[in-house]
Amino acid sequence: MVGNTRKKTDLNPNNSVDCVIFGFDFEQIKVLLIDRGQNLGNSKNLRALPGNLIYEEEDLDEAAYRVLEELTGIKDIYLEQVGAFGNPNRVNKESDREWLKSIRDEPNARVITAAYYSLVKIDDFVPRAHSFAKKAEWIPLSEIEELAFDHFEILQEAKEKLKQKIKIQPIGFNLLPEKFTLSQLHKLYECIFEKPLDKRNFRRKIQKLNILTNLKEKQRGVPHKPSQLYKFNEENYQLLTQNGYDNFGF
Amino acid sequence: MVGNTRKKTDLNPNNSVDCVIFGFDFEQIKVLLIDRGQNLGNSKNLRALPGNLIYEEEDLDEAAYRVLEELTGIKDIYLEQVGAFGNPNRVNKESDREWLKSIRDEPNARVITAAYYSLVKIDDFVPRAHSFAKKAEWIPLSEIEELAFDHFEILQEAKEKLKQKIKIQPIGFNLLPEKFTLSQLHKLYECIFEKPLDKRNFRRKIQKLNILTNLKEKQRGVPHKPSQLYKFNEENYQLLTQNGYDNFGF
DNA sequence: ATGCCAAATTGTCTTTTAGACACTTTCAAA
DNA sequence: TTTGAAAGTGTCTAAAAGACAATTTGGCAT
Repeated sequence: MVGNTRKKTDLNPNNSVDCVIFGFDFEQIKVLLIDRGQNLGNSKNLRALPGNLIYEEEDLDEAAYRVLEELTGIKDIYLEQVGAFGNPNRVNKESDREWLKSIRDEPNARVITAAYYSLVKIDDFVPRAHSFAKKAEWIPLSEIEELAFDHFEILQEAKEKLKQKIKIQPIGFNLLPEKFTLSQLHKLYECIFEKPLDKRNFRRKIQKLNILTNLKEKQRGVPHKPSQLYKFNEENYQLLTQNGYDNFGF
Repeated sequence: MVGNTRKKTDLNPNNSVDCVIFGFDFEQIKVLLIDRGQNLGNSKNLRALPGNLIYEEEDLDEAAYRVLEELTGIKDIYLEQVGAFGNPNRVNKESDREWLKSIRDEPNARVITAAYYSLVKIDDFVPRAHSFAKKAEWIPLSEIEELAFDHFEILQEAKEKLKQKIKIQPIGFNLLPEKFTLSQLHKLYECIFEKPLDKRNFRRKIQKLNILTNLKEKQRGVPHKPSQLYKFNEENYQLLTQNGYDNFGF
């Protein structure tokens, strides 16, 4: 089924997907959030996770990929399910009810959502001429204190799942550009684990895994000793995991 | 809301919960499955995970606890979400369609299910006078090759989640009786990880965690050297996890 | 009573990994 | 040429993982 043959009436009014989109700007982890642009006198203008109802004939993963592509224009994105969230009271804020009235045919339907998180290279995101995307913004994880619906709870779960997952698979590379430095990788792990990691010990361990290829190329234009550039070595990673290796933790 | 005030029309026809109920008989891991008792000429009588539609006003976890209690009579069961499963083609077997026709008001509705796994002490399960429970059976994990709907896929995911979880939390105790031996615990870990673990190394590591209390009591009536009995020490476990300990893996 | 079987219990040595820790190098910009 | 800023690098110690085998203790059969 192709997107543009679908009608709004093919939407399943009771089930949605919501996506926590993580990005990394070499300083901190950020999340792509939707500014609903509400101007309600009494309540805050809370941001929301991008998400949407799913189509009747659509698989959950498919729906998540669709939402992500509609928003970011990126295909082949790293995606992982967080879980199902279906508290009947997940819509309990006035601003959420208002928002649903403006976008949904059945704003009062109980919605159960399948939450996903995805990892994107922050530079790949170019806002598209899509009604949502224009209002999408990267917000530092550390600054997010409240979100629409139960999205804050979903975000917490997504963070936890990411932490766990990166201990058994080096998925962090999805957050970095093709070429990156060890310091950038180091900083990324510190951000994900939310704790400092010893520089030398980190480098020793990550190098030992043999999943990095030194590109014999240096960073340029930095006002200090330039760093070596590396890329992720997919083949060695496959070899490593075939033997059931599962300790990428730090 | 109390169960018996609910009407069948309060059910959400599009969303269900399904539960992978794990048990351990000191020999192997078993799963509690429903025998749908179908007598179809051409297709196999596939077993299914216990599950049901959820009520409109019911939280997902609540629904899972309800299904578990209806089936096993056990409250306070260990429960963990596996995820949402919603492939539109998850009902693609003739036997599944027949079964739905016999139990559902809207047998053709697309259903998205929230899957859970739970860990129970196998002796706590006493089949109840419930339409489902009479046909519930413990089936060894190793013998399960095919299930109704997408339940086999759910089972695989549940196994994986269990393996991961037990590496960071000693949830295995939920599968053992109050009093157990180190050999039983050892066997349990071997069954979950599906690989042999060195006896001496296992005992050394688990003892070092300090979450076992030696009951100074011996196994009786066994035709060999009787084993010491232990119980899980909840307080020490709390102390341990407060410091962010997360390596119960083997 | 004796011997046998079956599983429980126990310790050491080696290798690997984790963790702590500080100085030198290299480039750009002033 | 000096300075600032981050890159890069090695060793020692402690802890954990992994391999490995003999002894103990009860029930049961003879």
